[in-house]
Amino acid sequence: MALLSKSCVYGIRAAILMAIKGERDYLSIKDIAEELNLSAHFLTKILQQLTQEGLLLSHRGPKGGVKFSRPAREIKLIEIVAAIDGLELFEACALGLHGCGTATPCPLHEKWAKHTVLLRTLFETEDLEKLASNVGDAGLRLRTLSQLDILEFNKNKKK
Amino acid sequence: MALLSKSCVYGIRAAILMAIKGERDYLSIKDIAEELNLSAHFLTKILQQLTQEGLLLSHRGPKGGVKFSRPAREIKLIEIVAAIDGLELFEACALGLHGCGTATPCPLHEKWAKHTVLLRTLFETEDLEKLASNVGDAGLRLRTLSQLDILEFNKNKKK
DNA sequence: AGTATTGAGGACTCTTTTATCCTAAACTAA
DNA sequence: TTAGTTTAGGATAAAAGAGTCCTCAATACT
Ligand code: SF4
Ligand code: SF4
Repeated sequence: MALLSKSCVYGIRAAILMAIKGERDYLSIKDIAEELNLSAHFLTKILQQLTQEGLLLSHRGPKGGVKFSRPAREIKLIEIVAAIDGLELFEACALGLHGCGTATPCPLHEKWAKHTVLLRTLFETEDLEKLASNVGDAGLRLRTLSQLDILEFNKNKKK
Repeated sequence: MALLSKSCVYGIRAAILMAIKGERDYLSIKDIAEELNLSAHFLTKILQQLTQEGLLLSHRGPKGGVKFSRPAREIKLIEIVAAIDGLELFEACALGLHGCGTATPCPLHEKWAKHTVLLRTLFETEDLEKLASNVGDAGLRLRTLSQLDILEFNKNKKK
């Protein structure tokens, strides 16, 4: 199982791209979707959730689009996750039992609890500006590599 | 999103219970399912996967059931996960991109990679015997608490 | 042999996630 | 005002996950 839902991953990718593109103007969702190679309709739905949570401002019509409601530096990764997938990931127990960690913790409890704290800290620490600058620095990518891209990469590797 | 699929969680719970019950005799899946409050049919399917992977031995007919093919001490949690959910969890990247960590790692790569190693180590370290003995020592539970159980617990807590 | 028990495995249903499509509403610009 | 653009949001479809049900094959016991 994936850690994050696809919606959440798409949302994060879009947010990072938005942080790269700059925070001043509204960016059209269609453009973002094209650049990320995603369905524009689907991405619209996802970003709507971020808008409803107050992370984004949206504007209709020409020159419309979405932009951050706060500086990218202040937006932590966990806020995107919380808006789309919720915080379950950081709160739920490994074995899916309820009422946990209170009276009768399960065998894994102690180690698991430490781990979720680490995970949460990771997501609470990373902000969009930092992630965006990493992408810039290292020429990193946000799009899925297509089969062709991978072939291309392997070819270059062999040289 | 949950870390592990429900099938996987059920498989782990069943495995821990089996380790508690003892490794000598075949245990009937129906009994295990009842004790864990799960659908017997569904659990049968799940344990079949463990049998096919060689983790369990199964035996049909009266006195039949399943038992570990090796001592519980030697069976690590990750083997159960690998048999049911696969190792994707420990190998996949946070942003769901393919061909990662090779030429063009994504923004999160470094921190994320460290984290998956930690997670994997946790699952590789814990064996069924240890988990089972933890349960025994502390009177822990493997069943989901029903609403009634939770009410009961809160009542006791108030006293 | 006959019968009851138990896992194997296929068919099917239900739910959630993922994705697509269409229309409405808000907006810009000419 | 009109035409075109862009988000909002509902309806629908496709795919995957979760769960149920039924039949078959293997086994033990009488
Ligand atoms: S006791 Fe801890 S590890 Fe166990 S189910 Fe509860 S929260 Fe999860
Ligand atoms: S570079 Fe690392 S974090 Fe990024 S998608 Fe690949 S494996 Fe995941």
